[in-house]
Amino acid sequence: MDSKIGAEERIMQAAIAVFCLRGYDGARMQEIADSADISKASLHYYFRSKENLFRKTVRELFSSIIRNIRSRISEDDSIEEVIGKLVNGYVDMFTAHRRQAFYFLTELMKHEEVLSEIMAGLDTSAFTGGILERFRKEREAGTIIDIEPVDLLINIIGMSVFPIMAEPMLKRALNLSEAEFSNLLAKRKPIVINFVLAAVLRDKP
Amino acid sequence: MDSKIGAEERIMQAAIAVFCLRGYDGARMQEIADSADISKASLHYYFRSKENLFRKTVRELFSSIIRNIRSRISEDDSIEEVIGKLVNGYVDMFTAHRRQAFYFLTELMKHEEVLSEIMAGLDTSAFTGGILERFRKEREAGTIIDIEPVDLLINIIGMSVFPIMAEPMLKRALNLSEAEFSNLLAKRKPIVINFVLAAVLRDKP
DNA sequence: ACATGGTTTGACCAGATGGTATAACATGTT
DNA sequence: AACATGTTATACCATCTGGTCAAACCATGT
Repeated sequence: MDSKIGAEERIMQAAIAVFCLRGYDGARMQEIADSADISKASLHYYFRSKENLFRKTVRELFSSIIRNIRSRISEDDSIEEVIGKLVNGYVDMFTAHRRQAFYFLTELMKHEEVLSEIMAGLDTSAFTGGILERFRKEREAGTIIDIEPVDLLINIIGMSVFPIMAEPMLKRALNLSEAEFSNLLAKRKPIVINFVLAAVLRDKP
Repeated sequence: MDSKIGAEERIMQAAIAVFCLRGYDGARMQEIADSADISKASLHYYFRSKENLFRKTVRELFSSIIRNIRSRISEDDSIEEVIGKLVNGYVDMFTAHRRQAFYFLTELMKHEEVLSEIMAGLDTSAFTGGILERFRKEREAGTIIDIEPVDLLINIIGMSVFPIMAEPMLKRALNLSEAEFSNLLAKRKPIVINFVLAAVLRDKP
């Protein structure tokens, strides 16, 4: 651990790593302390309890992911570009933060109150609202098929994210080696984009 | 717990429930014992250790899910029917076994050796092989677009399964109530089917 | 009645774990 | 120097938890 940065931040980084790796129950305060090059007592000095540290950790992780997802989609983009950027954004983000994202879906299912608490303090519409609105307009204009915006968004995210999250299962179910599977993932972006476009566009080339 | 059935089976049911609810580390042998109306000592009498019980549990759960997924798709079905049955099958299965399926994706990520061990003793091709082969044929025949069978399968599963698994996150991100969200899920089957058909079919009506 | 073998359990243990008390250490202020 | 304040670490504690043990229980056969 980089001892130049402050202890508090070092602990946060260590805690995120350990929580993501072991889960809440599996995480040991001692391991977090060691990993932050600090004594367990100091750990409790900064963050009173494990639960408190957990909440702070989750909040930090979440907002960093949200910051990341806030897509660079502009009003001027064509619908093809919008869909392309969405797929690229979700795939990149979930690839980069795989363990952390996974951690969310799992640990926060057990501690739903924590999730609620955090989501409550966030402007959720900021990161879906714009896109849903755009889909609604395209649908009204007739450039895309008659599909509920929410369903379209879920389809896109599902196809983008699912294989990344389900990797350990899929790899074995499909009998693919590590290399074969990452090759498969690497090739998927354009495939998903074309799949979506083929499904939703009214006027095909 | 039903005390008519044998202790061993009662324990298995209790263990599955508790493991799914709390995760491996969060699960307490005492809770499993209580939930099976048996003493903790008896629990250890039947299953020597927590780890052993965990492995047996996972194996049982897995094979039951596999049994469920082994689809009723026949050679005679049209490609439309095949896709329809796939979506229906996956959605139904993951809806019914939501917690358990979730448990897999999470807990088995931490204990990959257990997953490997189990998958090794299973004929995985049985539940994907037939479908992949079918997709390959349709692709060659030109009835569907030029897409890798594996990618098509992943797309279908992703769209079907993702919203069910990501419910706690999605519900809040989209600002939907419990009722609104289950309504959304209930309506998705035909939407996904039509989406896939629109994307893959060469000759559209 | 007795023996036998599987089953069940209360009591217990060793180790781990979250958390704390206490004192030492550092740094700056008066 | 003396004091105040913030930080760090050693030693410790109460509790929990997986696991064990010896004794009791129960069914069946002889």
